[in-house]
Amino acid sequence: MTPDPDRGVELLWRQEEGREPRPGLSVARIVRAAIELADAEGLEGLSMRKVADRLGFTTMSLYRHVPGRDQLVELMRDEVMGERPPDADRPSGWRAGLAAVARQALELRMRHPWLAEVRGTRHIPGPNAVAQYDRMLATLTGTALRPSEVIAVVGLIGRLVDAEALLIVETRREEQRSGVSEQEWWGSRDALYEQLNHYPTITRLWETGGWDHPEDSFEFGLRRLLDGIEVLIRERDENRDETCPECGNPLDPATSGRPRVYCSRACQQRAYRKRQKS
Amino acid sequence: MTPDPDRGVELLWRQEEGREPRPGLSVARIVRAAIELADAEGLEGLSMRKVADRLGFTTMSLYRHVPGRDQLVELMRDEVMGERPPDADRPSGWRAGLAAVARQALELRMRHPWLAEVRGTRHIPGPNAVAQYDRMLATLTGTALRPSEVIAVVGLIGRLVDAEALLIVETRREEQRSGVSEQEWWGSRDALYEQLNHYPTITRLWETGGWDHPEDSFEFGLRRLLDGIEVLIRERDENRDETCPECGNPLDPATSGRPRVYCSRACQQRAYRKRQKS
DNA sequence: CCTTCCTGTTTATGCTGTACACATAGTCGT
DNA sequence: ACGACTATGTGTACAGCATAAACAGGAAGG
Repeated sequence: MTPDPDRGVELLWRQEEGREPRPGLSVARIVRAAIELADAEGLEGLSMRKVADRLGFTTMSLYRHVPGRDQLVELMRDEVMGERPPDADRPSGWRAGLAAVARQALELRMRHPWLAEVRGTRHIPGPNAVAQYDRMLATLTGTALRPSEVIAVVGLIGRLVDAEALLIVETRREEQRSGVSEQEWWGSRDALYEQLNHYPTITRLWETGGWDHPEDSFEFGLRRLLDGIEVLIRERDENRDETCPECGNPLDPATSGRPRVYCSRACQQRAYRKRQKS
Repeated sequence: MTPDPDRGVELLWRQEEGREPRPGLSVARIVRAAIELADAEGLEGLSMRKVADRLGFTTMSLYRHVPGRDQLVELMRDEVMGERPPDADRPSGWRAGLAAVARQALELRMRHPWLAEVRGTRHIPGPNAVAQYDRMLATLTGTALRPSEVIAVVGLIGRLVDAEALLIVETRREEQRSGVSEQEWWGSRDALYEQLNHYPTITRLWETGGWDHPEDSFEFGLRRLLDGIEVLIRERDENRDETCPECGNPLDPATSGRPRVYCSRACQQRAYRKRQKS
């Protein structure tokens, strides 16, 4: 029933070992075909049957290489995360850096719309996902944020990107599926607008043109979020002295008055060992 | 193929007309049974068969009252949005107000986990959804935000709530489905951690205890977002004079120097009419 | 009384993921 | 060289899903 997670780790972190590709099926070939299919038809349109057909094999043959559909999606996920951007532009400063990785992540989801649709918890990260995660976390080193806050910020940005990407992707697909633009569609809902008239705030915002030139949802959200993060970073910067210089955790205020330098004996020892080395 | 949207409007905004409930099926009964089912088994576990079984009718009987599964979900959505909180606590100030509605929305998604899982675009809002939306928008009246910004902020908060709720809900369900807690599960991924050692930032954050006491994801995100919104509101407050007093849109800077009061003739007339009335 | 509509049923179609038994070919140990 | 074992692909089968289409009975209205 529940698939073996360790099998997942094995598959995701498998070494290709550069052996010449043998004929027949292989994990890599299956994943590639599945990505093509999902790019074209969305995650919902991805079925084991269609993948197999595309490769010229029977459905069940796939199960010799991949445990099941869910695991296949995990493999696809990590595969596309390996598509690196030119990498030339590594902006300096946490804010520019974070904004850059967020925009890159959004672009990736525009190239592979199904990526935003993947759901579920306990995703085992593959090498490419981890590298990406490490890069995101690295944008915040040098700030006075505590470790747990760095992690929370990166998670938050990730969730924003996913939410906005999903919005865009679903709208886009629905538009091309039905042939009706979003504007046209909502514009035809006369029966609905008749009801909306009775709601004061909506009516006022409507009359003052709030829906005439909407904000760019992603850029607006990103800016607000970065502003909010900046507030926290500034706050931490001001009391930088009150955090442990080794690990960034806050110092216990109970020790104030005494010469307090590190948050714990472990950190003190770590710092001592570092000093020894250099 | 594409369901008629106007039929959706009709269903969502139907008047019950207080007639005594006749025996047999009805939209309300179907929706109630479906909500119970989805509360217990999640959105994926919601099927027309199971709903019909629960009511003691055949599967196809449902289609006499509800166009299809998707529309049923829309009806369920609006139904639960009508569950109003005690309503006693209407905090003053945009920040407390926005935080309150965000937390209420999260709580609703804790009561009805499937609500966070609903996907898709072009959701026709029913009366309860619209009332909720109007309430959210209203928390920001009085600020100097432009109309389009008010809408963007409310959308952003909504997306944050959905993302965080989905995170919680999926984790919770997976934990009770598998009987393994999140901590236990990740703790057993030794094969994975061996790989993670090679990534510098992850390793450093790990060693400094970043994952030992994680932040509360929702509260952390909400605070950052509200801080970011506050930055924008302050900015708009400072140049309040440069926006149209009637609709809040920015004034055309080309008209500066001349006596510029409103952004357009329409707004000027609107304000004039208002002065006449009072 | 006959017709028409409303409501629920029956039957059937075409998808989906995947469990299981089988076939064939290649490899390894003796 | 030969039997056993393993890797790989196939065929069949099942349970579940949404829903289309034809049909049946009863209630209501002309």
